[in-house]
Amino acid sequence: MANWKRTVNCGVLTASDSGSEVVLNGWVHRQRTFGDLVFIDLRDRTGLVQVVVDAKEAPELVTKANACKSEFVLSVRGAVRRRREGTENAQLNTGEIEVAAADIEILNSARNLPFTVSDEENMRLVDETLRVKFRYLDLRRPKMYAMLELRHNAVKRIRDYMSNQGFLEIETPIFTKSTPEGARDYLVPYRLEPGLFYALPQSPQQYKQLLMVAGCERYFQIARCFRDEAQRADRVPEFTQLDVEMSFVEQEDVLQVIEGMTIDVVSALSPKKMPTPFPRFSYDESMRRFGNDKPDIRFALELVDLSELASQSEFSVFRSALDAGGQVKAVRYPGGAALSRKEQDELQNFCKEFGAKGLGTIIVHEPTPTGIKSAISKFFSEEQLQQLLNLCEAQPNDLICIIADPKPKVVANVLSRLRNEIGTRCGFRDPSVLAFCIVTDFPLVQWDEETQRWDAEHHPFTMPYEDHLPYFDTDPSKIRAQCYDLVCNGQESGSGSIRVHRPDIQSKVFDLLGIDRETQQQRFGHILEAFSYGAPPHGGFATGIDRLLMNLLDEPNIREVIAFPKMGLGYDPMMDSPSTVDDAQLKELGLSIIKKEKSQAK
RNA sequence: GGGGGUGUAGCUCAGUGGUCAGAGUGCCUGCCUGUCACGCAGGAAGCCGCGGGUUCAAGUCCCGUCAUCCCCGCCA
Repeated sequence: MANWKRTVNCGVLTASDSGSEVVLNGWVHRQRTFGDLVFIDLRDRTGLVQVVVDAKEAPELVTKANACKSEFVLSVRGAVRRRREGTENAQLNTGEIEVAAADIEILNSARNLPFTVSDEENMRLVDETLRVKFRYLDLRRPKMYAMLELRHNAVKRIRDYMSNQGFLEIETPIFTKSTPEGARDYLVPYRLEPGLFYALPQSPQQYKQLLMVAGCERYFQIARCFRDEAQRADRVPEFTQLDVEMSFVEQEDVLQVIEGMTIDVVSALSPKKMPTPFPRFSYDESMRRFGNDKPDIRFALELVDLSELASQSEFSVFRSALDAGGQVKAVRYPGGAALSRKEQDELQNFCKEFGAKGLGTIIVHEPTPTGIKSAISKFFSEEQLQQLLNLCEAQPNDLICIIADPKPKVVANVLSRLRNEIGTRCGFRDPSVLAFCIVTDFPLVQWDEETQRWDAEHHPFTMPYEDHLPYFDTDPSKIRAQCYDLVCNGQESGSGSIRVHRPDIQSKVFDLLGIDRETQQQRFGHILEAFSYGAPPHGGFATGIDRLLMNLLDEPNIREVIAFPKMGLGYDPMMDSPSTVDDAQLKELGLSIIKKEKSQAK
């Protein structure tokens, strides 16, 4: 074939192309042969088109067409024509037409693949490690092309939006300095001075603040971040975020950018419903109403505080929890009255998994003291029971789930998990809705029981509210920070803060965190010095691109939205990394390997 | 670090301690001119994850181990 280069893509041909001569390049998606009549579904990134070889039209091509097996790479020259009446395929974009081959060149053959790319139903079940090992084949699936395209469009839309808002995209280093706070660092040994290490950035946090000192005023970056922590379905060690920082702004200015960008990108790329403006909750309000700082607000079922009522009851479990400074709170489970004894036990175990000592339940047939069934009702007067049912807004067939614990944190954690579980079971977590909200006013610090010290809730450069400065000396747990999260459907999707730019406040924060002068200099000397040369008031945020894509695609597994993901434990079965290196390389780096005891035993 | 699930043909999965090495699909061969999950016929294909143990007998039961997924912890 003289000229095999494509003139047009497979997936874009329509009836209006009928009569035109085309050259197509692509892969054999499927072949159907009748011996003297061969159909080849030719696939490229844009889609499929049916190629026909008919012995009555092109007898010289029949043998070659029959030899074109799955995933062979072809160039096909031919004429676009309408399909015969009655043979159109409405399920195919190109189903009205076909390409009558005039010439076929097999550009490359292909061995049998480890899985069948063209069988989408089966591909959904194929072992994920195998798919990732052969990711370059997995990515041939139309579903994966669609993911890559959406991801491209999302990132492009973000870049355009940020650029239009006057932000500059600026790259920051991948080799940076280890900071012991936060997640575990990935380390890179420094060849010229054994013992020294770079770290891969957990985020470009310090660089973007330095860019503010530099006067860049509005920075953004589609930034790769690295955290050496255990994986989850929505967490990988290497991920991408939109990183943003702005000067001469207050919290509200940053939130406007977050919300504006999110609305712009999501509404352009997704048909999902997205209530706007995004509701706002303070951290305290979110904890009180939903039990966590990332509420799924697609459904109500808010937590009900029964502490006061419970304090008047005779139930010792409730009383002792309250006497120890705890809480008694409840959540409704619509339809939960129908649960079997076994299912109730399972619900109880669900709660215990998150630290609850037990689960109190009230089966509501009718929301009256006589219309309920519960092991704890005997500890309450009729009046109190009615009051409880009223507080919970109990409906017939509800199961009222009550958690009591000396630690309000446990009550909140268990009930928020339970609330989400109930939302799932009741079908309240509508996948066609993206319910964003913004949570503000986080605590500046949290008491760490293990280390017996105050830990930064966000990071050490987070600006407390100025009128909370007195709490530094009285009750640091009361200090609220100018710190905010973007939440979507019950999942954290981004966070940020206004930063400290005043040395006096920065010192107070460091003192509170127990970071002494020497440590300050050692870890943060460079940024503190920078701040001394005229740092503007500034703040910013970062949002996860991968999680945004998960939400747009209804994909619970983060690896599905990443071209080349790593499996659990950071293993990449495709490249077979991490891997050993030559002794010479180790020697050059001044490293020697201490084998784990496990492998020594072998 | 802890808990749970899974591991049998290339892929997806069945499989009561005893004709048990199975199905669908893919692959190979042959036939087939309007298919599009084409059809029909035939065929090849397995360390039943790995190592121990119990038993007359183990894919099946027990112990260990490895891999993988999900969850708890962890992730400023």
